[in-house]
Formats: sequence, C-alpha cells, structure tokens
Amino acid sequence: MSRPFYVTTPIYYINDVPHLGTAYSTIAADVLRRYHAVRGERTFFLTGTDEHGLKIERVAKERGLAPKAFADEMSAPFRETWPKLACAPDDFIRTTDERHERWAAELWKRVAASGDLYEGTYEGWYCVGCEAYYTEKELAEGNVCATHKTPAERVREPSYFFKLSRYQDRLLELYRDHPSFVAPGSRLNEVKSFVAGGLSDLSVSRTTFSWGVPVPGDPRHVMYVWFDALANYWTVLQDDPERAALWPASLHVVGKDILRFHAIYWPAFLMSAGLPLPEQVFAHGFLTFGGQKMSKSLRNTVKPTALADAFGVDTLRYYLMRAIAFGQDGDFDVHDLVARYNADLGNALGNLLQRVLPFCHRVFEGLVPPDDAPPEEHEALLSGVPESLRMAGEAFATPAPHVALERIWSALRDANAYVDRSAPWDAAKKGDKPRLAGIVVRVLRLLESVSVALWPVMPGKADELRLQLGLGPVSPSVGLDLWPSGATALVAGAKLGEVAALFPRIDPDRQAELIASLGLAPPAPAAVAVAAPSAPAAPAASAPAPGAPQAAAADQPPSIAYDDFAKVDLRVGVVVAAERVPRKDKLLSLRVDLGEAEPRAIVAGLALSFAPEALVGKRVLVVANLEPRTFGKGLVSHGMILASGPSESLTLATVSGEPAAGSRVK
RNA sequence: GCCGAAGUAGCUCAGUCGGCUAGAGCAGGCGUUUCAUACGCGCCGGGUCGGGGGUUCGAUUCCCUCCUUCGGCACCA
Repeated sequence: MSRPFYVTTPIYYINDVPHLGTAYSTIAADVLRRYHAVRGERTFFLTGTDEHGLKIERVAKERGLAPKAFADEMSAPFRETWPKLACAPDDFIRTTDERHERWAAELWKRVAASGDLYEGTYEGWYCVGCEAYYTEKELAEGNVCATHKTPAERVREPSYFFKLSRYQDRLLELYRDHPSFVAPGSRLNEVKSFVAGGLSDLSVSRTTFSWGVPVPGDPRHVMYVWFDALANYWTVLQDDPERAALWPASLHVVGKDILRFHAIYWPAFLMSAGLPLPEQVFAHGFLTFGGQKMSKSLRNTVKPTALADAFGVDTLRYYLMRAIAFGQDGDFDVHDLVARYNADLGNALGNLLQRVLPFCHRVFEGLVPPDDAPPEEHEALLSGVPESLRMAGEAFATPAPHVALERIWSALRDANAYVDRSAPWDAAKKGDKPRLAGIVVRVLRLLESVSVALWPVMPGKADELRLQLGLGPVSPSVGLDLWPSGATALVAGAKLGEVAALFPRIDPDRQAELIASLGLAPPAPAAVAVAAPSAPAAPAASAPAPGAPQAAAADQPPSIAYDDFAKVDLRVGVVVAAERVPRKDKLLSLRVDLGEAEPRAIVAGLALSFAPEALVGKRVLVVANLEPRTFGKGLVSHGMILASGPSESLTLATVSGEPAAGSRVK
C-alpha cells in the first residue's frame, strides 16, 4: 500500500479572522486530501491556530481578559469556518493545547541535545510604547516607531539561539537532491539563493513576555519566532502511536509569505532533532479581490462564509481551484466567478446531465438503460476521455488542481460534442431505443466518472450529481482506488434519481442581488460613458470643475473644439418600453420618447445592471444623432444612452427635474 | 542596488529543447440546432509571441541590450 498522505495548512495567527486568503489555503489542502482519499490512500489533514506571542498577550490585557480566554474567543471562528467551506480537517491543533506544549518542549529538548541551542543576547530595535521589537524596515526614517513617532531604542535581552548556520550545507544538499522539496520551482530558486547567501543563527526565545511555551529547564524564557508554531505539524501526532506513523508530512501548504520558515527553519529544526523531513512545502500565491489588494479592512469585509452563502460552497471551491493557478498570485473577481459558474458549471456540466437524463425518465421508466448497446458511430468523440481523466488525476497529485479541472472540463466538452453529433433526440423520435440507450448510457457513465473526479473540489455537488445518477455518495476507503478507470456502478435497470437543476443559472438580476448580499463597498467606478457595446465611447461630459482635484489626469482624452462638441445632439429621453434581447445577455432593447412622432428604438448594453422594468419611465440622456448601428437579427439602434461604470454596475446619466422628452442638452 | 521570474489574441493563460498556416478556455462576431437550465455544436482571432540588436538558411523559441511588471534580499506566524 502507498504511503499515507498527510497534508497541513499553516496554523493561523489569531490576531485576524478567517479571510479569503486563509480560506484559500485551507480549501486547497482539503481538496488535495480528498483527492488522495479517493485514490484509496490513508490521509490526514491538519489545520489549527497559532495563539502565542506578545501581540496576543497585549490585546488580551487591553480587553481585560486572560490570554487563554482571549485565545479561546479568537480561535473559535476558525474552527467554525472550515466545515462551512466543506473542509474536513482530521484535527484542529491550537498551540495552547497542553499536548502541543508538551511535545514542543520535547522537540526543543531534542534540538538542545544535539547541541544546536546556546544562550546569547538578542539585540534589536525596541519601541517602549509598543513593547515590541521592530526590524529596520518596519521603522520610519531615523528608526522612529510608526505608531508612537518616537525613536526606537537599541535593546538587548538574553535569548537562546538555534545554530542555523550549521545547517547551510545540509539544506543546500536537500534542495539539490530533492528539488521537489520546495514548489513551485521558482520558489525553490529563491530559497536556494537565500540559503546560499549565508545563514546566521536564529533567536528562538524571549524573556520580555511570558505568553508562550516555556523553554524546558529555563522558565524565564518562552519559545519564540516559529519554533513552537512550526512544531505543531509534528506535535499533533505524538500522543497516538498510530498517528505518529504519519510523520513525515507529505505536504505543507503555505502562503508564499511564510515559505522561508517552512523551507529553511523547519527542516533545519527537524534535522537537528533527528526527525525525517516533510516531502514538500508548497507555496501558493496571494489573492487580490476584484483587483484590490487584500487590505486589513477588506479582509474583514470579504468573509469566505458570505461568499459560500451567496454562491454555494462548491462554487466557491471550484472558482478558487479553477481560476487561480495553484502557486501563482490570482484575482478573486465575483463577476468572473458568476461567469464561470454559468459557463463551466451550469452550461457544460449541469446542462450535460439535463441533456440525457430526461430520456431515461421518458423512455426507460427512470431506469439505467440496457448497457449492451452496440458500438456507436460517434463514440470516437469520447475516445480521449479516459486519458483526460487520467491526466486530471496526475494533475491533482502534482499538485495542480487548476490543471486537473481543465482536464475534466476537456472531457465534458467532448461529451457535449458527442451528444450533439449522436443526436439522441433523433433516436428518441424514431423510437430507436437501443441506439438511444447506447448514447445515453455512454454519457451517464462519463458523468459518473466525472462525479468522482470532481468530488475533491466539489464534494456536495458531486454527490448531488450522483444522486441523480442513482448512485450513493463518494465514500473513500483506505485501499480502494475510486479514481475513474472505466469500471462503472451504473448497472442496467437500476433506478435513477430525480432530475433537478444542479447549477441553476444566475441571471443578471440575481447576480446583482448576490453581489449586493456580500455587503461590499462598491469599487469607485471609472468614469466611462457607455451605451451600446463597441459603440465609440463618448468622452464623459464632465468638464472638471475649476480647482477640482484632477483625478487620473494621465487618462484625459485630448481636448476638442466647441464645434466638435456641438456636433453631438444630446437629448433628454423618456424610456417608454424595455425588454431583454434574446441571446444577448448585456443588451436591452428600448423604446425611448425623444419628443418625436414615434419613440426611438435604441439598443443599449444595460442588461447586466438594470432590469428592463426598472428603466421604464426613467429620464435618460441620449446621443440622438449617432449613426444607426445594427446588432444582428434586424436589431438596429438609433441612438445611445449615457451611463457610467463597469457594465455590471452602471449608473445612468440623467437630469434633475422633469424636462420634456426631446429637450436638447448642452 | 543585487538576485530571480515574467511580458504571447479583449481577458486568463498554455506552448515552442530554432523550422509545417503560434494554441486553449472565457468574452465577442457569424451560422446552426431545439433533447435541455436561451443551452449545445460548428466556423471566425489581420496577435510586430514587450522594444532594439546579434547568431542562423531560418527565432516567438538561443545570445546581448533596453523597457515594463512582479517576487526575493532574515525573525512578517
């Protein structure tokens, strides 16, 4: 049997709440663990919280709480969040757990026993007001504390040091002999060059505060700077002999900001303690949210559970795993999420099921059709599917979940093409049941395979899919490889489940609602006048007020003569009718009263922001003399509506008061 | 400043160990279909493969240089 798969997330520091970044780490680890579980491997998934340190001690004091009470309060949201994101850690370690402190002390003793700890003096820039050390980088010019505006002092305190310098060569050997120890490869290079540049010894204890794991034999000191935090990956296993066999860890999933600690200090500590090293440290990238950096305030507003509530846990997991290349920085964009939901999940996957399952209920009494179907002329279209799924598995193992999902969707694209060519509806009309059965069964089996391959990322939806296929949930068990390999559990005559929409479409109105439900401050929209897509955008008619701050001066279009402006016939219009344009998500077809004999027909790209009925009766600004523009299917627009903002959150340009329809604007 | 990575279609990216018409997904356009959740399928991408120079019969792919962006350059959980 293969080795167990033991995966960890960082233990999260409790001076913050769970946010999208921590959710990303945790979901990624959960996905990888589920993949290995499906493969029949024994798995263990650990997360937890890091609760020691001066910051915690100080904030607890300010709040009049004992540090442990405060830590209990701050740790709880983490434990409560992960199950809501379909993450199922096997244990949750807290650095204040008695078991952790006991075994961290043991690790310390082992390191001490190899002679790698010595007493020295730590010297650093200390701000008396903050009661904390800072690096020179953190301090302002002249080593002034940013919060107190007072110069930091050069302070010395006794400290134990770890002889990190001794491990330089052994670490370099490690990177050379096991280049996959650090991933992605670009990170390995960083680590290597850092180590090659020379290592100095590491201060690993403090005497200036007491909220930490006491140093064995020297209770004036508490462990500091990662020693006890890193140890969690090991300490959590030690009380149980069966668990202890899980060491070394297969994979530490970490953010790139803490790579050094995991790729340099941690293996050095372990070498010193005479313990085996983890197989891989994987540094993933950082997320921006809608293009904005995750500032502290944004972290507090973008709650991963709110995203899960709005769009579904599985959708959130899918989006994070699919849209962001594992190991690279990425952007979390809710509009992109909805687009992927509709396109990938709804159209390609959900709809595929809807294309075949109803036949079973109509023609085959809700049973799996006979599977003795003869070879089918178009089935060559499916010949690449087994390979796609095999490669998906490989990608999960790499780990590259984004690639795995791409492979799975490649199989789904094949399946959709297959359904199209083989046209089961024709067979149904002709009453050719054997042929219909052959086609349907092939697609159902493919979906069965996909339900397993997808389960690591979308356990809930995968099981819902299986329910419709009449199958039980994916339930991994050690020693049983469930990865799709051609075998099927769909036997002819078995009862299929009820047909239900797996991923109901999110239309523009619903999208706006969901995004609003997140309670995010809307990003300042760029001032762009838009109407019909692709129509030449008229420069916003906003001459900057004299003396007003000139925002984005660099983006100012060149100035125009008054005569040029006078060519534009701007009118006040009243919308008298509005309806969606079939097959054009962004377009609304409007009738606008411009005081002319007939209302104008105007097509405008407003549909992502406005329901048609919400526009009727509105006064709008119209470019009345724009060349007519066609939108296909005989749809012609005789004008352009002015609005500002991205197409999903437009604001209409309008007028105060109620000027008559057709009034000139200038 | 030093070290490293990257700059390829509107967007996100893949790829080329030098050589057929440079690819995918999404978005957009055209067409088609109606079994299904207005969904699927087919076709459509005049991209100086960041700029310049060099090597070569031939470079997007190798070398040099410049520009831009990002990351690392130790105690940030």
